[in-house]
Amino acid sequence: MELTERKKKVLRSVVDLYIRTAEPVGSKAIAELPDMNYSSATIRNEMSDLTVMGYLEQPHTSAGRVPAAAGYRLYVDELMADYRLSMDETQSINNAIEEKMQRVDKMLEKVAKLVSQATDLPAISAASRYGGATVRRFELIFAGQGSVILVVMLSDEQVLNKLIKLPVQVQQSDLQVLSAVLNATMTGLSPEEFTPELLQRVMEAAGDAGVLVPVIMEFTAETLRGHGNTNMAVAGQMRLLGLPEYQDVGKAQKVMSSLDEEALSNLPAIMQNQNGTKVLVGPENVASELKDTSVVMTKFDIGDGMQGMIGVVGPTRMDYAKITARLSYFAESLSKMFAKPEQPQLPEGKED
Amino acid sequence: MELTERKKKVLRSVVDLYIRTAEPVGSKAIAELPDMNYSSATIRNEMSDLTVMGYLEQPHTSAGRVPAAAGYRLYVDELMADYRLSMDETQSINNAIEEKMQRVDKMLEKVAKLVSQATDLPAISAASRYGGATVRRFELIFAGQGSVILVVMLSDEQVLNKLIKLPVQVQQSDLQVLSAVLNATMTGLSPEEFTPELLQRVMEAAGDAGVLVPVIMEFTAETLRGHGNTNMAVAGQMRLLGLPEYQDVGKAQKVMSSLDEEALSNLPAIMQNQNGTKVLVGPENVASELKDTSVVMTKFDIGDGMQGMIGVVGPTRMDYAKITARLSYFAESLSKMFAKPEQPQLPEGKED
DNA sequence: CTTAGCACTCAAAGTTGCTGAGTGCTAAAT
DNA sequence: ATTTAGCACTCAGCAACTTTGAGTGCTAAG
Repeated sequence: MELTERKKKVLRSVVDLYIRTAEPVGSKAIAELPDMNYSSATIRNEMSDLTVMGYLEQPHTSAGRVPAAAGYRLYVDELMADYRLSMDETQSINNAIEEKMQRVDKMLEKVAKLVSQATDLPAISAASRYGGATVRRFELIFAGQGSVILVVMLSDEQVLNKLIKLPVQVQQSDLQVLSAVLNATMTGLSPEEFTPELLQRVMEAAGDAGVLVPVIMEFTAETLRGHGNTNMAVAGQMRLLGLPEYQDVGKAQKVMSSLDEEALSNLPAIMQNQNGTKVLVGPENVASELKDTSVVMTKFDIGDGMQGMIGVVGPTRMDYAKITARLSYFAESLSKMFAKPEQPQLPEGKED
Repeated sequence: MELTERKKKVLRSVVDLYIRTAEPVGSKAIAELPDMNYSSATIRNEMSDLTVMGYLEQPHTSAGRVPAAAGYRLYVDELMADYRLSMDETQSINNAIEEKMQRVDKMLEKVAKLVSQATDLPAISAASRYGGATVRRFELIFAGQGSVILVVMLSDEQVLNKLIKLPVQVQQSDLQVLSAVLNATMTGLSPEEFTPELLQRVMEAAGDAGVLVPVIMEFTAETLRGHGNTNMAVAGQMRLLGLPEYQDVGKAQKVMSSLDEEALSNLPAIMQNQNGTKVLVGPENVASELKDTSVVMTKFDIGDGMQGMIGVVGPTRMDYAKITARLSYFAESLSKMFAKPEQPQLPEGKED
């Protein structure tokens, strides 16, 4: 059977209406739409065809049609109308973003919350680093009675530190020697290169302050490894409860409990090699608990060797046009913000 | 009317049973309890009295009794039996806690999750600092092409850093002068003492590196202020959905949406001057959205000038004995863990 | 090819009556 | 003077039944 223009028009109308109402859509409702110049009987025939073709589904013998996954897919790919953000919407997104964001993890939490708020759906945000960082420079500061502060400067402009306490006294001069050795041997390495042999060599070269070496190496390796990882945040899971499809607490609970960082951790990975906005409709989702939900996600630029991603999880019936538009705008605004020269070093070495 | 021993016994039984079943409790059910040596009619009379006295409530003319807020209060204060933790329970709490906890905010998230898991209810955790920290020492590290790393060591053993980029070149020697000036004039001060006059004086004394002073001062003041604040985390809000009282999505949503950091921010404050475990029953809660829930909370010791707090939010019908026991044990174990010499510097200067 | 008309289906929303748990009161038993 | 058995009464919850109305598929006429 061929997918005529009229069939597409009917399908689009059905999806649009279903997105608005969450109720099965009947032929009469479609026939009464403003620019639908056919009678309900004709629509009925078309809907019947669309059902056979797999774009629509019938919950019961007699009670309207509902879009099937394939229907949503087609809708997202070619049928849906562009959604134009209103001034109000762009305004409120911009206002929300305009704050300073201090640390990556806090930033992600904030962004997830904002996206969730802007879409009234659960949202996730993630940041991952492409290419591992290496140490550019070590610095040791003598901090009195057996304490030493280790400062590590990474290749991506981040600075980290650690307070090390020792049972033994170390001389200021020993520290100078050690820091020279560290800078000579342990910079520019990936965490895999921190082998026991290296440890051995550095300790021998370091002399009296050698006791510090194992702690330093462990801290550094761990930090570098941590920096290769993806950081993510989820927010607004509870917004699902506002939707008619989750009035059944059992269902809501099942879906919501699978909306945590672990279950969604594959989403950022999917985005890695994608560009623009990606929509996963229902069963296209990996996790089986999410087979009745859709995900819309997009990338943004953080700079400093990091790639950001924001996404929204909602019922398959979500307003793809609107959500996609808002998400894209969000991503654009975030990229702009991070590109601003005033705060070039977002993931700055600050903490509390 | 007098609250006889028998009335107390009946009241306790009613609360116990209601906690278990979440269904209104009838006189017959009480009369059939193992060591209740009276007939249902007698119990009926007692229950009628307890209702008049405000300890019980009747949802409809004819359908069991339910504890009123005053009833829960009395139950918590004197009636409830001690709950003895099983080996399993202590074991699993200990296992959960035994990991290294790196940063305060991450630690709080983790603890909130663990408590929530251990009680199957939403949980909160918070850490606040008593007495503000001051700066013990400043250190400036030259980091090449117009970059300087500022390292600040606080009186509570924490170490923070910030990468500062400058449009102008600064000499290594200038940094030495500046750090001497900073250490001479800006240590041991509270954030309020960072006045414009001080800024003026330090900048004059600092010479060529004076351009750095405003940035340094702002960062320091902000950090110190941040350190006076309370940090908190909430987890497991969704667990409410498992409870019969929140099968109605509307209710669940209302309560859950008020379970965020903002709405609960007064709880840690309440604990400040309290000792041991504190229970807030229903209407005793401050937020009106929580008037049908109870809160159990307790303190624990973090060390390093910090006070921790964990709490659980649940229906007024929650199993106070069990929850209280688990929470106390949790707090005890956490205190012990933080007191362990192996990891004395928990909130260590590490970040990512 | 389109549409009006009609018989058919079925979920949702009443309607009714029953059941059972629970109460309060009274009068008998202890 | 308590305690308890007995009884009439109340009321939520459930199940069976009916009604309603939205929706369908098919057919025959436009």
